[in-house]
Amino acid sequence: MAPPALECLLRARGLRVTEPRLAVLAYLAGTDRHPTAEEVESAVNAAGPVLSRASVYNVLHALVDVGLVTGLSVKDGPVRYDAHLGPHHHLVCRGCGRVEDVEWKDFAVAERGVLPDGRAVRTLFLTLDGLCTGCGEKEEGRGEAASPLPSRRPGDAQRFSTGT
Amino acid sequence: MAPPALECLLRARGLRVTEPRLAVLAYLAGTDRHPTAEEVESAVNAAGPVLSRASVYNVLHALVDVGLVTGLSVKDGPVRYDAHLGPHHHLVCRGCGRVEDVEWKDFAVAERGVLPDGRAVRTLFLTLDGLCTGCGEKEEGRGEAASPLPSRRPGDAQRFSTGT
DNA sequence: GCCGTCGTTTGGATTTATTCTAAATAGCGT
DNA sequence: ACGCTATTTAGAATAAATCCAAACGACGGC
Repeated sequence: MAPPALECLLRARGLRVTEPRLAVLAYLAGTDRHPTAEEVESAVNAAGPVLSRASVYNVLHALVDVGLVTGLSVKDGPVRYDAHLGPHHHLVCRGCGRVEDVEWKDFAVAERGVLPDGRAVRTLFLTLDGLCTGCGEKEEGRGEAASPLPSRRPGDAQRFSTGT
Repeated sequence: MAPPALECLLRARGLRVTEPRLAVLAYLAGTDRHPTAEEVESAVNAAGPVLSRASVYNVLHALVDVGLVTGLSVKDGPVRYDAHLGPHHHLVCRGCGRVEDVEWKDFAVAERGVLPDGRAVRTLFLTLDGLCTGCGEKEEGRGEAASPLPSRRPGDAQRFSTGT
């Protein structure tokens, strides 16, 4: 009975392994739909242990805190969650609102406004997670600086990606 | 009595000129603080005609619809508004939550993770506003396609920038 | 300059998303 | 197995934004 990979993931991040966490993580890992908290709740409850709403949020926050999941706030709707690891970005459909993953390399779209497959991009939004001029000075000279791009570390206070 | 520029802006976009709109637009144009709807409300009401909450939202929505203002949903907080025209992006301070404008050219940060002034960027989020694979097919061949980058046209349903 | 139309504003109630709280429960190291 | 502590739970509470129907006011026409 090999310990399912998800258990290891949780343990490796210092989280206790619990039913709710496994259920939520399994659901998120198995979809590319960028579900909202509500969708996570009903999906998980439909085929499982029945979690309270608060638990869904607790679990999602915990997972985001340790970097197993990212939260993205899209348009005017509720926050959506994404268990995809690795660098990628998002295309929000102007038509149906669906969120599509965009591979990192497609970043070059910035200079052209057209996706590799020819689809047009009307606008793009870039948001950086860093320190503003004021706060930057305070932290000056610490070991923290200049870690490269997409990564997240346990203990970060920031739970959600920032949006444009 | 030259008609203040803001009036013209509104008229040019097909909006009636009203007190509330002038007040909100004036406030937004005069700050780089990316205020929330609530901040707009109190700021405008402090020195002016006293708008109802609903009006603040109405006005903000109207302005966003015609492209005079953009809304950005940041982290887990409420939506913030920005009357800056022209292409730029945002840096959300991990320390104080302040939102700083980042010039378009600094986009090159993507490849390096460091701002021109040396500050590190921990993570960056890119969100595209376009059509997903499904919806893209439906609109195939229309005149709509491939308009270049940052622009917004009246009548767009999308009011808010999308967030990562 | 006055009028009518239709877009806009208003206050208050309402919905939606998320957080809080305190008590019950369950991991997991020993 | 035991105990310490993290986690879950239900429901109430808060925050943000929207909805509604009535009153108002901008502005084009006369």
